[in-house]
Amino acid sequence: MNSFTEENYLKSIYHLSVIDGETVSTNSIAAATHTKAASVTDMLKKLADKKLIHYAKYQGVSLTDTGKQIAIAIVRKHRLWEFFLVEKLNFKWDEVHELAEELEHITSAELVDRLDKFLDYPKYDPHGDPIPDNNGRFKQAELKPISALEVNTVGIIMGVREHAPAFLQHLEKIGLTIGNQIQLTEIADYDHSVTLNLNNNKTINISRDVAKNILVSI
Amino acid sequence: MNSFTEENYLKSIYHLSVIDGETVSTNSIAAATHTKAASVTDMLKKLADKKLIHYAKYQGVSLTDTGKQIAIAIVRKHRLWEFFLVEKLNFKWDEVHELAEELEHITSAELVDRLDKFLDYPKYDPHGDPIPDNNGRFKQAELKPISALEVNTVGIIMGVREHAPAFLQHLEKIGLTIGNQIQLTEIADYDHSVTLNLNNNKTINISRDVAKNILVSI
DNA sequence: AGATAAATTTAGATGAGTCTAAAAAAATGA
DNA sequence: TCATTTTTTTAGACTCATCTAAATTTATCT
Ligand SMILES: [Mn+2]
Ligand SMILES: [Mn+2]
Ligand SMILES: [Mn+2]
Ligand SMILES: [Mn+2]
Repeated sequence: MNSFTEENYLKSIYHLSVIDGETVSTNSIAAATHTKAASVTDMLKKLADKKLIHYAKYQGVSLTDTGKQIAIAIVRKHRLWEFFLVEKLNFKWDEVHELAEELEHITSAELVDRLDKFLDYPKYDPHGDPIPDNNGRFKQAELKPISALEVNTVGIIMGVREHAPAFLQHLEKIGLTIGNQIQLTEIADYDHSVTLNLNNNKTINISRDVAKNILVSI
Repeated sequence: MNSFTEENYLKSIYHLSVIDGETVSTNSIAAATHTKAASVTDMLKKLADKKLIHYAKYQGVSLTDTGKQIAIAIVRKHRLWEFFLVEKLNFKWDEVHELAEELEHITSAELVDRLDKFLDYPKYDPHGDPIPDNNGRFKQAELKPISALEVNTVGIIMGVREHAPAFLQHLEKIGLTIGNQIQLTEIADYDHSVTLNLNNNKTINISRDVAKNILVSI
């Protein structure tokens, strides 16, 4: 079995490898796990001994098949628990991430599969992220950040790139939650801020920074 | 905050104090936590520093009000999660204890209270143990082990004293589960084994050891 | 009471995970 | 290219929870 700590490293390496490509750096792992590079190096040796990562000094790391499988199982648990918390316990989407950080380490695979069934096999978590099935399979819908859209494009909000509670609360407040349709009507030359028409005929303006972190299907 | 380990010590001290009386011994804690007496002594010093237990060398320990409150909160979580696992995820009563040992350490009080509400404020867990409310209050029903009944007494099974899966599976198999009515018809002089009439008119014989661990209301 | 046994604590060691400071390797760029 | 900066690893130390072995205290029994 792997400790919480080992699981968190594997999960971080997995998430980083999705963003940064196959191999990830010691420093990026340190940032993601809120530790120091020296601590990461120690852990990388251990994970390499366990054959959960490919690691050669100074060359960065990547997950082995086993490592990746474990990481995805943790992501599955994280997202299923988030779904449970929102759908069954009525938490808001900005309240569940920290709780899921704990719940994702509950070990029983049987529990996860039964939870999955109880929830009726949800495909996406409250933030629009795909929930892997019990074989670790999932498909990431093809989404674009609002910042990449051209003027007049219509899209439906399907996910977010940033999960910080403050960001999610902000989106809630301005009405940009998952499932909502938006039309991009203007991109300001000056600061690249973006004007959107909402379904309810309201018009809002959001900064490029916010626009980068909202994902839509078109 | 307290570590998992500290929480488990507090919980063990609480359970032991219910059985053995107010103050409990180093050795009994060692047995309950599957550690050695020397390790227990180390932890007792730490818990005493945190004012969670009353501790004087060689004199045994008891929980402070704070310590007891924390212990009961953990028991509340344990039993609510067990109820959830059985009622919502369809686990059997012999499968949930180990899972609850992990889930009881999830920290959020908000989560527990919402879970309680979601489950419609259950009063007893799948083994008949009372579930403390969010103020730590609960009442233990007045129950007797079958081994303490006189011949011809009728009782309803309300709980068990032993939680080992093998024991619970055995009870399931012979039809002695919670809610069932029994009538004690005979106590054997030789080995104190006990004959019971069940609701379905079947007659079964159980050993004194089994009888001691089944609790009934009369 | 005094001897022996049992329970408990202390002493010293270990492994996991972390840190800071220093050394080594790799990347950058004039 | 080679000096400087950045990244990564090593060295050594610390905390937490655990252990074994030895010392100490308390309990028991004749
Ligand atoms: Mn999350
Ligand atoms: Mn999520
Ligand atoms: Mn239990
Ligand atoms: Mn129980």
